[in-house]
Formats: sequence, structure tokens, C-alpha cells
Amino acid sequence: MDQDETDRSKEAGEQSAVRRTPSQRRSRERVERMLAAAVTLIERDGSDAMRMSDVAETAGVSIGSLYQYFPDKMAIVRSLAERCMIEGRSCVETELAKVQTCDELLQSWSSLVDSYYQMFLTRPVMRDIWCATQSDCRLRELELEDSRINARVLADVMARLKPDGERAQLEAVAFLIMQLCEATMRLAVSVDAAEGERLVETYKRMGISALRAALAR
Amino acid sequence: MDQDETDRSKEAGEQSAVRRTPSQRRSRERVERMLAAAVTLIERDGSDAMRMSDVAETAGVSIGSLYQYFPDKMAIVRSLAERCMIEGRSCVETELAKVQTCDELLQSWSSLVDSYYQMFLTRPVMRDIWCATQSDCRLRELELEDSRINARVLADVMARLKPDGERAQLEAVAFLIMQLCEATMRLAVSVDAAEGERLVETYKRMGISALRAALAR
DNA sequence: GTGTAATGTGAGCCATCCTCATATTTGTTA
DNA sequence: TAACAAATATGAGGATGGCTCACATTACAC
Repeated sequence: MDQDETDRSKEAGEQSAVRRTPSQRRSRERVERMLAAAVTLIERDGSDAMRMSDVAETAGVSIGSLYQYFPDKMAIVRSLAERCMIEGRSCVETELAKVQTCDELLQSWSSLVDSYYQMFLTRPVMRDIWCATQSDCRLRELELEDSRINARVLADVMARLKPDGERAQLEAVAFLIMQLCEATMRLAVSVDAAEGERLVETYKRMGISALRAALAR
Repeated sequence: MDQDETDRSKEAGEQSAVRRTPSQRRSRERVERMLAAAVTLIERDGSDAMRMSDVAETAGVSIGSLYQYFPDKMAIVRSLAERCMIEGRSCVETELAKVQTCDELLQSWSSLVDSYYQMFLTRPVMRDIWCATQSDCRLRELELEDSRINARVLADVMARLKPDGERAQLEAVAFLIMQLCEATMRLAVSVDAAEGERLVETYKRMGISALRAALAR
């Protein structure tokens, strides 16, 4: 069984945020408690300062239990990050699905950026996770993959609006826009609120003109 | 003396990459050896995997000597980062000093981006340092300050080309362009060469249109 | 040459991640 | 319900690596 997990994680590259899949309700609840404890601690001190022993204590489980489900410390952060990404992708898909015109696209995109920024402001844990992303190879890959998926969704819409556009080109623009969005968020939450807001506005203007340019004749 | 250092670092926020300033030639050379050793090890395994004991051994000094000059492991990375930033700022200043027209600005900026990208490709240590930036508060501040300085230089040129432009607005654009440049580099070196190059191109196009828009009537 | 300040050393302290042998709980079958 | 296997839980302690500190050595000033 353990063997099984290891193999799967090796080939799939994904999964493996958990080492053993919790099948009974008891263990599923405990895993939730562990993740919740991690959020609490990360919001208080940051993920670097978070100690595994504290996570265990806060969650009311033993160190051993923690390691039953998470192969290492970073796996906890990855797990939280994955949830954020899934949530984010769902927002992007929902918002972009209804787009019919270029103006609507710019509008939808702009509002996505706004709500994303709000998420960063209201959920401090996100900022930490997105920083941790940079120092963890696996997490970086996850984020890249996430951006690629979102970029594909955006490129789909763009392709609908400009059927003769070169697909690779559209996707490159969309991918960069997505990644620069992450970068802008990381930046905006590092400076004071007023400057942060202005940066997000500036980014939106850049993105809009990039989208316009990519969709133009 | 030690007291002095501590105080200065506390108030200045800067400096303090070194704990004790090497005044004799012998110690200055040793510090250089330590930094060189760190570069070697970071290029091989990354700064996370770099062990202080290895740095000491590679540099041919004792652990204690290392800690005479660097208060902690991150201080070494910070020290390397500062050197890169100083070098980068000098490039930016030199290149932008000769700009007289809008077209020349776009040309100079574009060539700066290109050479910066080349630096990332040819000096793997830079990628690692720029990643470490994200997880270190002090280093993040250094990078922000670096971007601000470069943004001011760029905004100066923009102001020359558009004397009636609102300064704060120009600087916001310039600052974001600088930061997104960092982000694009980090991204471009994380993907394969072909995609990396296309991303840099896309970024340049976005930057150019942002600069054009900011300078337009 | 003598004294002082600067510099160098490395054994070992300590925090923290993570393992593993063992104990407990749950679900299943007869 | 008893008996058994599979799943789950535990925490002492091994391993690693950052960092300290008491002491040794070297450079420099007079």
C-alpha cells in the first residue's frame, strides 16, 4: 500500500501531497485539522517559522500522525497551495465562460484581477504560500501548470474572438499575463495599500493593452 | 566595534551583510574566498542545499571565520545579491543616460532586457539568488529598493521626454515594469529555452506598449 | 619587545525535521 | 461477540545542519 502510493507519486508527479490516503472518516477529519492548524500557524508566523511539532500540537495529533499523511513539511504548504489553485481556476473558468465580445473579455479579466487581489488581502496565508512557491521546485511546477491551464482557458476565449490568430502566440500572451498577475500580487501585498492598489491598476492597464494588441486585426 | 556594527545595521537597515568589517588585506581576501565558494556551491546544488560547513571547507577557512563576517547563512546570499544589484543599476544608468528620444528609450530598454536575460542564462547563481529573495524579508526589501532606484532612473528619462507627465504616475509604471522584468526572468529561466525566449519577447512587447502609453500625449 | 586589537579555530550546543518500532482503534468475518 | 487483519496513532530519539563561544594565533603600533 505504501509501496503503491510511492509508485504512483513517482510516475504521476502529482498527488503525493499525502503519503497515505485517509480512508476512514476519523483520519479524514484529522487531516483537515492538520491543514487548519497549518493555516493558523502560517498566518501567525509564516511557513518558514512554522514547526512541525507545533502543527501537530495545534491539530491535537502526534508528530507521527502528521508524517503519516504528509511526507515532509513542504507537502503541507503544497497541499494548501493546490486548494487555492483549484479554487482560482474555478473562478477563472466561471468568469470567462460568459464572455462574448472583446469588451466583455477586458471587463471580466479586470474583475478577476480585482477579486484575486482582494483574496490576497483578506487571506494572509496566500501571500506566504505564494512566496514559498519560489523556493520549492515541485510547487513552482504546480504554479506553472496552474498558469498554463488558466492561460489555455483565456486563450480559448481569445481564439473565439480572433479565429485567425496564431494559437501559440495567443497562449504565450495569456501565459505571461497570468504569471505577471501572480508577480503583481506578490508585489502589491509587499508595499503599502495605496501603492499596492496603484500597482494593480497599472498592471490591469498593461494587461488590457496586451490583450487588445493580441486581439487586434 | 561589534557594538558599532550592530547599531549601524539596526538604524540603517542596510549594510550588515557583514558582521565584522575586514580591514586587513588577509581578511578581505578570505571574505572574497568565502563568497566565491558560496557561488560555486549554489551553482551546484542551490542555496537551500548549501551547507555552511561546506562553504567554509571550500573556501579553506573554519566555520568560525565564516561567522565572523556573515551573521547567518542568508547574509551570504544577500551579499551576493547586493553585488548583482549594484552591477545591474550601473548598466541601467549607463544605458539610459544616452537616451534622447522616445524611440531611443524603447531601443535602450529593449536591449537592457536582452542583456539582463543573458545574464540569467550565463550565471545560474542569479536564478537561485532571485528565488531566495522571495523567502527572505530583508532581501525582498533590497530588491524592492533596487527596483525603485531603477524605476526612478527610468522615470527621469520618461519625464525628460514628457515634461508635463505626472511624476507619480510615471514612476508607478516604471516600477511595475522593473518588477515584472524580474518576474519574467524568473519565469523564463524556469521553462525551456524556446519558451523562455518567447516569453521575454512577449514581455518586451508589453513593456514597450506600456511605455508608449505612458509617454503618449 | 611588549601590548592590544584584529583575526582565526572547531568542538559541541541546540533546534528542528523526520523515522520507526510499537500501541491502539476500526472494520470484517465467522 | 470473539478473533483477526488492516488502518491508524504515538512519541522517543536519530540525523542533520545552523550557529556559538572560549580560546589560540596573527598583525600592527609604539
